[in-house]
Parts: sequence; structure tokens; C-alpha cells
Amino acid sequence: MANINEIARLAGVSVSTVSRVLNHHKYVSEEKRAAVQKIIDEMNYTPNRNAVDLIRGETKKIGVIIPYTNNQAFDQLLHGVLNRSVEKDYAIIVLPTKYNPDKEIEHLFMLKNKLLDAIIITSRANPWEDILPFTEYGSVISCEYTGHPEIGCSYMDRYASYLEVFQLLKDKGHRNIAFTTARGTESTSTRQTIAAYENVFGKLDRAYQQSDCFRFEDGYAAGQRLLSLDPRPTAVYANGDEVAGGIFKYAKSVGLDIPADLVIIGQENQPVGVGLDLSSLDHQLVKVGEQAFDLAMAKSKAKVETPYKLILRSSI
Amino acid sequence: MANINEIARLAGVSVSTVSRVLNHHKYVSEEKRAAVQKIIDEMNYTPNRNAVDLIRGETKKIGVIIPYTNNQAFDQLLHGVLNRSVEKDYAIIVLPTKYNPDKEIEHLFMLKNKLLDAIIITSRANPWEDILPFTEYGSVISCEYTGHPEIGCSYMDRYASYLEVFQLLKDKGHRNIAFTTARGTESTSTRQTIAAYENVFGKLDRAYQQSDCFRFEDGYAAGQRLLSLDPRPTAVYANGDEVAGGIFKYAKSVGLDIPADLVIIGQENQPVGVGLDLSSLDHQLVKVGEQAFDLAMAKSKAKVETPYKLILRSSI
DNA sequence: ATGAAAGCGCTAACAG
DNA sequence: CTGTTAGCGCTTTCAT
Repeated sequence: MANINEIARLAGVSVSTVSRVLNHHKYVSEEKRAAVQKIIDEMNYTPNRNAVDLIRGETKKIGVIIPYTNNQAFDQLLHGVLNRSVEKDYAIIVLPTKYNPDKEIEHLFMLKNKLLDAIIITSRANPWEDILPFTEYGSVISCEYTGHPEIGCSYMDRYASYLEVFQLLKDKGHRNIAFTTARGTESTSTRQTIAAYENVFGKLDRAYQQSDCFRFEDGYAAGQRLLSLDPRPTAVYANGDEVAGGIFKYAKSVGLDIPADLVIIGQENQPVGVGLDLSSLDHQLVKVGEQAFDLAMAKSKAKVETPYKLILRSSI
Repeated sequence: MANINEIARLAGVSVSTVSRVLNHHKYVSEEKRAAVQKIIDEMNYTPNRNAVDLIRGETKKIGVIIPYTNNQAFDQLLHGVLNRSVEKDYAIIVLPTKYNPDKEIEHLFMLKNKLLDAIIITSRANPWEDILPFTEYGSVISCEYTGHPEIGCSYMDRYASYLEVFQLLKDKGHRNIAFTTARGTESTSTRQTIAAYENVFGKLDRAYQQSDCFRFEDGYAAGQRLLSLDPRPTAVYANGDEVAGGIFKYAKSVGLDIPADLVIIGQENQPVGVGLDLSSLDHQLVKVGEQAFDLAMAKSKAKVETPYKLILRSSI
């Protein structure tokens, strides 16, 4: 395909003039500008962005590290990021990790490779110490709060939100509460859930926590296990509405009434929760994602909190 | 940051030798290789992939054109693409269009700009004639069948699947059937839905079709309208399980029994459908996405069909 | 206002 | 086996 040299030759000008036309510089005579534009149109020429990026040293590309792409919570974050990227004309590269630490580091190297201007970490598998070195090569934004000053954060106060849920359940008279989490205690949100629980109800009996819950089926299985405990929980907090939906389905299948026999609260206000009329702790992840993009683009290291909402429906 | 010249200087060799070490060429003496590697490690050097891409003329990046990113169907396709991209070490760039034809063309230009090796179109807003010219610059894969030989296709036989659904409903004795679609007749799948309907039931009364259905709320509103028709439909086919969920919720709210008073069939086997035990026409979009990636990577122009599955639950 | 020339960081003939 | 050299396609001083 044609390149800038050919355009210059055909238009009878130098490459610098073509470059000036391309980049809308002033100080180009109208005649030359027109002549160059004519050739550009004739040749159907477009600059090679790769070459432009190389010389400019920036790519207008932002990576988003995401453990699971078939997960509503991460999809909401990604959706928020994409919302803004379209307006701002940035390209978004999705970087799935399945929480594999090596894969995550491999993705972070794209920053060093000059393939990315910034990276947004929706959830991480590596300790911050292993991530911090990469801030030297580009902006790193986290969707989880961290005090590290090198890292910009667009986050919500998970701990406070969990506290509110557990406190509400306590106020309603519940004493046997179960909950589900995605990962185990290697994850910040799991630790925060446990801390909030223990703040309200005291020491947790680990039998009442079910890890590895991501999808509907996981919720169903969790319901099966948790609802056969003695004493049976009268309320369960699920780390997602899909999981809550699975618990709901199992509970119904064994004849339990919601909410008389079992209160269910889900998370992230997803369609399945709306459909089953489940209460949901909405962390407003779309907004968090949008904010994360803005921080990334601005290379800001600010810490920005987005408020959560507790949506009460008939399941409580 | 250090570049290849500096590494060469420090290691006391030429840049070509460094390049050879970097690319694991043979014919590099073990001593030089070691010397170069030592400097690379010391300097914590990584090649600038932008420069590599520029000279190689390929980017190992594939774009995915997606109308809506908060939509389960497209997310399934994207999920499939990402599944394979991680294995094959390709970067995936998400290109949202909201069915804006200009935005779509803008994205296609990334192929011409040498920013992308291939583009996967999950759904399009432009006629094929406007898309075809871009096949000159890279591989274009469609998730909808088209006879154009320049376009590789990973698709499912939508028409046959719709036909099966409507035939099933007819066999079960239904005569008044309503259905929802995403867009209007500018969309292939809408046209195919109508064609399949008319093949089975004859001329469609347009009142029984509801367009612009994407999310749960749209389904609820559609239910409201469709279920007040006279005669009231005894079955409704929804273009997604979220939409089906909305219809379900409205139907329940006015005291209808599912399936006695109303049969509901959704699409794509999504969590909300599982939760509400709705039957669903599963086009296996994850597989379609995986296949699309394989075609894109191989620069294949093959037409590959993925079979659909009709999942029957209690809503029929 | 315009052009020559020096890169951006890397790869790959080519010669030796 | 190794180095020299000519690019990849573009931007940006620096003169004029």
C-alpha cells in the first residue's frame, strides 16, 4: 500500500508537508494542502498507525485485566470502560487471566512493550509488590482500593457495603447467616466479607461460608450444601445475583419459601436478580469502570470512590 | 528505556546479534548469546513491540466488532473469541458500535491502519458492499452467514433454528404466537425470524412482533403490550433469555400461569433463563466465537456452521 | 511556508 | 557465526 513517501512524490512536495497536512498543522499553503489531499484521496491513503505510535511513543490503547469474561460483575466494569473509550477514541484490549498470576504479569508486560498506554486491573492475582514495578512504564489503575500512591483507584467501599448488609440482616432478627464468595481468603473481597461478618456477628463458623462461587450452578450447589447445615441459615448473602439465583432455585426445589424460610441477598443487580425479584447489593460497577477509564486516560493516580446502593426486593 | 542499540553496545556485539538472541535464531555462539542475555537481564530490557510490529507488518491483534457490550449474546461470542486468543497469544480489541454505521466503518479502518490483523464482525450495521473493500487489508470474519467469498463465516443456521421453534409451537397446538426481535427488518435475524414464522403460520400480523428488545425491561414492556392483544398469544418466542425473563415477570404479575396460559421460549441459554426455568434456543455462541477466532487467525475464508440446541424446560 | 535529514526501535538481506 | 547496512512509515527539528 501507498506510504507517505509515495504521496509526497505524487503530490510534488516533501514528506514533511504531507505529514503537516495529515496532522492539520497550520503554515501549509492552501494550494499544497489541496494538492496533497487530492493525492491522498486518489490513492485512498491512510497513515500506518503503527509507525505513528512508534515515533510518538504512545498508542491510545488501554488494557483491561479481567479474570473471567463470562462474569456479569467483570462485564459491567468492562462495559463502563468501553462506554468512555468510544467517546475518547481509545482502543480497549481485553486481558483475561483466570486469576493465573503468570498470565497477569505477561499482560502487564504489554505496558513495558509499549503496546499499551495504561492498564486497568479489575481484580488481581498478584501481590501489589509484583505489580508496582510496571507503573514505571505506564499508568496502572485498580478497581480495588490500595494505598500505594503509584496506583490510581476507582473503587467502591466494599467493606462498608458488606457491613450494611450484615447489619440489616441482624436488625431483621437473623442469627444464622451463610454467605458465598468467589475465591478464598487470597482475595481482598473475601477477606472483607469475612471481616464485616465477624464485626456484626462475631467469630465465623467456616461451614457457613462457601467459596468458589461464580455462576448459577455454583449457587445451586452452594444452596444444597449450606441449606443442609444445622442450624439451617435463615438468610444467605451471595456474591452475585447469578449465584443468588442458583441458591433461590435450590431453595425452591426443597419447598422453602422466600423470604419466610430464607432471605436471599445477591450482588450487582443483574437480570437474573431482577427476574427472581431478589434483593441486591449494587456496587455500580459500570460507573466504577467509567471512572477507571477516565483515570487511566488522564494518567491520574487519584483515589475515587463510587457509592454503592442496596436494592431491596421481595427476597428480604 | 534501553533499546537494542544500547544492549548491543554494552554486550560488545552488533544489533543483529542481539536481534538473533531475542528471536532465538540459531547460529549464535553460546558465549555471545550468554553475554547478550546477561546485559538484557541486567538492563531489564524488553523489545518495543511497536517497532517489531511495524517492521513485520503484522500485529497479532484481532478486533471484534460488537454492537452492545452489556448484552449476553454478544458477550458469549466475545467470550469464545477470548478463550482462544489467550491460548494463541493474540490480543483482542473490543470495538463497540451501538449499530452506528459510521463507527463501524471507523473500526474497520484499523485494518487498513495496520493496527489489526483481522476483524471479527459479530453483527453489522453496514451493507456488505461497504465492508468488502476492507478485506483487502486483512481478514474479515462474520458471525452471520454470507455468500461473499472474501468473508470467512463462523455461523449457525438461524433460519432453521427459528423454523424448529415455530414448528414445535404449531405442533403443540398454538395458533396465536408473538415474538420479539432486537432490531427491525434492517437486521438479518429479524428477517429470518419473520420468514420462519410465515413459513409455519402464514402471513404475520405485525402487531404480534415487538422490536427493540434487548434487555429485561424491554421484555417486560413487550409482555405488557403483546399480552393485551386480542386474541392474546398463547406462546411467545423471545430473542434472548433476558427479554424472555421480562415477559415472564409481566405475565406472572397479571396472574398468568406458565406454561398453561402462556408458553415462553427464550434464546441463548442465559442464567436468567435457567433461574426461571425457561426453555431456550441455544445457538452455542461461545463455540461460534471460538471458531470465529480460529478462522481469523488462519486468515481462512471458510464457512463453518455450528449446530444449535433447543433446550426444553418447564416454560413449554 | 517548505524541505532535508535525523531519528523512533527493530529486522533481515548481504557480505564476509 | 557475526557485523554492516538498508529499510519499515512516520514525525520533527532545523535551516532556508
